[in-house]
Amino acid sequence: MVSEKPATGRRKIKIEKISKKNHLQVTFSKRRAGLFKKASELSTLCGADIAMIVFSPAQKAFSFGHPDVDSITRRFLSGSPSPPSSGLPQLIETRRNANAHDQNVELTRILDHIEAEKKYGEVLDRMRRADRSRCCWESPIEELELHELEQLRGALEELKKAVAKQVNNILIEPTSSLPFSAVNGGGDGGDFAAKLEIDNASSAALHFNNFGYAQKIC
Amino acid sequence: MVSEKPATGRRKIKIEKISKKNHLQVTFSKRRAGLFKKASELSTLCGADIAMIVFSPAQKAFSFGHPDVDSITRRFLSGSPSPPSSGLPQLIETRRNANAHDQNVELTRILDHIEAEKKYGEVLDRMRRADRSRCCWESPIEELELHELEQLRGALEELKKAVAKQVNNILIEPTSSLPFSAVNGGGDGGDFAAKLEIDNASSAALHFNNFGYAQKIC
DNA sequence: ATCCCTATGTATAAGCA
DNA sequence: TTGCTTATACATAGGGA
Repeated sequence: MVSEKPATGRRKIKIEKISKKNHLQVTFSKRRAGLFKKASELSTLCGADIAMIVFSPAQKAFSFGHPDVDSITRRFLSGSPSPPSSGLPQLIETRRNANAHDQNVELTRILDHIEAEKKYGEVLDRMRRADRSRCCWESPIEELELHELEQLRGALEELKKAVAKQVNNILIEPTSSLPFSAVNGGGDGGDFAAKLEIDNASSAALHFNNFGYAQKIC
Repeated sequence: MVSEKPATGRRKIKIEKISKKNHLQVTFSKRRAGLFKKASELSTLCGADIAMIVFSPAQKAFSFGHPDVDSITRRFLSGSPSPPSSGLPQLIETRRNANAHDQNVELTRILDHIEAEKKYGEVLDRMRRADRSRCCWESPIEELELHELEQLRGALEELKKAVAKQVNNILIEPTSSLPFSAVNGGGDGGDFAAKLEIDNASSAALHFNNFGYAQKIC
């Protein structure tokens, strides 16, 4: 028997150009993400600096750099002789996080966040509609129309999911008692990640608009 | 008994700088190899061009390019004028290919993340549209410290729950009241709110929509 | 393009050679 | 540093929404 594949799971593929354009794009996206993640992990784990430039099949360029492409490139250049274009504008400054470790952590977070960003774009869009004129969520919820509330809820769902994902990646480790603790405030992060279900409307006090910190930002 | 570990076999590790130098070195080697492999697969599968430069913790340089680092970097450079490298490591996306050959070849060229600009433009565009109204979520999540993230997560959790609940309430009671104003009086909420004060460093509002280049939009 | 899900294919953390 | 082995943690191909 040829034994059909009832499996919906992963299947082995041959490493050769994917013919189905459709498929190819999906694969590109997924793998690109995975690759990116791995790169950031490598830099975090080993403290290695990495610069990467990728051109998608559609010639769209993507780049990644830790700490940034420029510095890596420069260093690379200074190590070898033959810089035809050695004078690049470089406006890289030390970011607020002078701490390398923090940067690494941040990097990872950002990595995972890239997807969230997109999602967020949609969210923002929706939010704006439901928001009308006030700044953020300042306006009392009472003033929102029902459908607006629904949208808001949807937006929050997305938002939360996104954040959860990120946070989850950063502080999931239980018993965090490592050198990392310097930054990590505690270990309840993992717990949280698992419980990010929205429906648990228990007592949640919510005061969203005035978390106290939001206002000044506006 | 402390339930001994079946020991042999992969163990989960935390993504943070490896302390044991020994370990770090091994890990670096292995992961680097894996990274290149995946890169090559990606390039083969999707026909993408990739350039990559990696500095080992010992500052040893490794590079990989498909078809070669030079051409990629050049293309990258000519593609954009000046990088918006603000303070974040611009990790747009990454992908690595190796498929071919040189991996440990020291090359000379400038890698510029100008491409980030494109992405940046996109982001800006999107943000611009969704911006205007909501600004409190402005601070890039990338800038949040871990503990801030925890708070953020808490805030979101509450927020979401609250909204969900609210919507629920309204659905049941057409009489829109202002439950929220009072709800937040709870100890939980209060406490939470109080803790939400974040350092200026990262105006803790949540919001992640920019890869890091968007902070000044608001 | 992104999310979810499932069943696998793979990459790999430790150890030891 | 590179290989081999084991047992596992992760990544991801397909397919659907």
